[in-house]
Amino acid sequence: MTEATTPVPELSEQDLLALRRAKLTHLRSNGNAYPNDFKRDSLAATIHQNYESLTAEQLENQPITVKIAGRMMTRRVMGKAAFAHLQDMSGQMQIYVRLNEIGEETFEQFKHWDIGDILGAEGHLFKTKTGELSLKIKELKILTKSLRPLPEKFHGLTDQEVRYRQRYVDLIMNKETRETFKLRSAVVSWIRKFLEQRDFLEVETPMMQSIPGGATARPFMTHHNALNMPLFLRIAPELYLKRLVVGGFEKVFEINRNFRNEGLSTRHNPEFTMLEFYQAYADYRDLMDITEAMFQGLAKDLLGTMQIPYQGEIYDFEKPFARLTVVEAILKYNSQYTLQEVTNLESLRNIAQQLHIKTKPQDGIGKLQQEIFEETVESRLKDPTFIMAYPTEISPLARCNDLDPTITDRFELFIGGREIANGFSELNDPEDQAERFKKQVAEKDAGDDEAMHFDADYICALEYGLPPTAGEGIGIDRLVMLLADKPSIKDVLLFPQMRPKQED
RNA sequence: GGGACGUUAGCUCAGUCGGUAGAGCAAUGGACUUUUAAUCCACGGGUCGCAGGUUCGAUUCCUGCACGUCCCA
Repeated sequence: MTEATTPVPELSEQDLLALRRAKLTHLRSNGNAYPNDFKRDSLAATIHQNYESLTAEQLENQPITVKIAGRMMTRRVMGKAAFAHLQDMSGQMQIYVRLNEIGEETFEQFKHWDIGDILGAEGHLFKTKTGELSLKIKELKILTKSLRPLPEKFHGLTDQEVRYRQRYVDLIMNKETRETFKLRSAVVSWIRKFLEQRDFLEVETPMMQSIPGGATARPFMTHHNALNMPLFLRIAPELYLKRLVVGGFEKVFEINRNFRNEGLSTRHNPEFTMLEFYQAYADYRDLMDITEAMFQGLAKDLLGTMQIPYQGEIYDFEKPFARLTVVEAILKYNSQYTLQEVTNLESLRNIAQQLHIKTKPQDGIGKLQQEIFEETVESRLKDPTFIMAYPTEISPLARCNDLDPTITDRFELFIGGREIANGFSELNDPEDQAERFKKQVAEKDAGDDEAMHFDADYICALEYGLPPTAGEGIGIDRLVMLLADKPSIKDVLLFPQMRPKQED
């Protein structure tokens, strides 16, 4: 792009932006306005770590020279000297700029640089009279001109919508946002190590699937041109991961995105990150043990406490996680019901009616228990609690309980009233699985567009033999919400899905 | 999908019982060589979310729409 083709600033940009463009034009006229030849040798946080303890005298007697770079966040000019803070990926460093150190010309330029500009700075460390470790500047240059003004320094950026839509500004302005996403990264990294230490193999399975499976949800549809076929963005990796267990990868996991075509809420984003892991020769009880160890380890190593604060409450990760069946949980939180009442179809229907739960005539005991559980128990499960024994009719991929085929060897983990993990002993009987797929297809034909497809290749894989296996999914976003004490899933997604702003 | 609330300067917010709006910060000019929400002086900046309606006149009242936040399904 040459000067001649550079569009003239529009009238609407006449004030702040235009002024800064003029400054940029001035920089261009003095050489390369976007130099990339400045090499820093230190980060702000490292400098603080290494030299914070030195006294003013020590720093004066044995000068330490460093080169840093970062975005100018504040500036205080006092005639012929100035202080400013530069922010890099590690933190902030105060610089002290004196006219007689850097010369009149550079000092004059510096005064016209803006908050938000990215600077390279070299000098030696000293302590101000208030004791702040700072950098007395010998060399100072602008590396990148910022054309847009940053939000105000004191209140920062608080508008939630702008924080989500322009996450880069949020990240510049809000340390808490940076900390949240560093924590998210640490959580994923920690889980990866946790599983690798237990001999799990990380794999990547298709995000684009011709038959979306592994969950009951509406998929996104797309189209492959060369193959001229429809493809679905995956709603879960489950069926592919179990194919890998058939193939002999007996412990596998995947941390990746799932896509579900549903509404947005504080707990739902159309794409979200899921951990799924599968272990052969294990059952759902083994998974609960692993899950408990994982969550306790995360709390201890990343937060340094087993008492997890969340939105004003405290959840206790220290004591062994409670384990209750759906029926036990209903009875525990509803002392007015008896075991007979919650295991009898007629009385379950009455209870559901009292609770104003919408039921269908074909709903069985398990389904009704599930509804009553969700209505009366779920939101009250604050400390980590495993709920076991889910009805077979809502668990089409889980293994039936040996003693009671109406329930499955499945659990969900609830923390703070929310489901955060779901695991079960896998159904590895290909004939049973084929029957359950058929039931799902019938429900799909009856109008349930979340019901599953019949996946013939998956049945074929099971026919080769899936060893007895247990598998689990953990929603990473919801886990990070919990650990980072964030009320909305948007707070833990760098770029949450937003409705486009109307163009007029 | 339903309800409540919000949308005013680049940012954070006041305000107008209907007469086209203010502050702080940021910016601009000046003073100031250890400040840190620096201080002091001067000064510019707005289709008050969008579109209709009522009115002599709407940023304000009414209706619809858009986007967002929260709650409910």
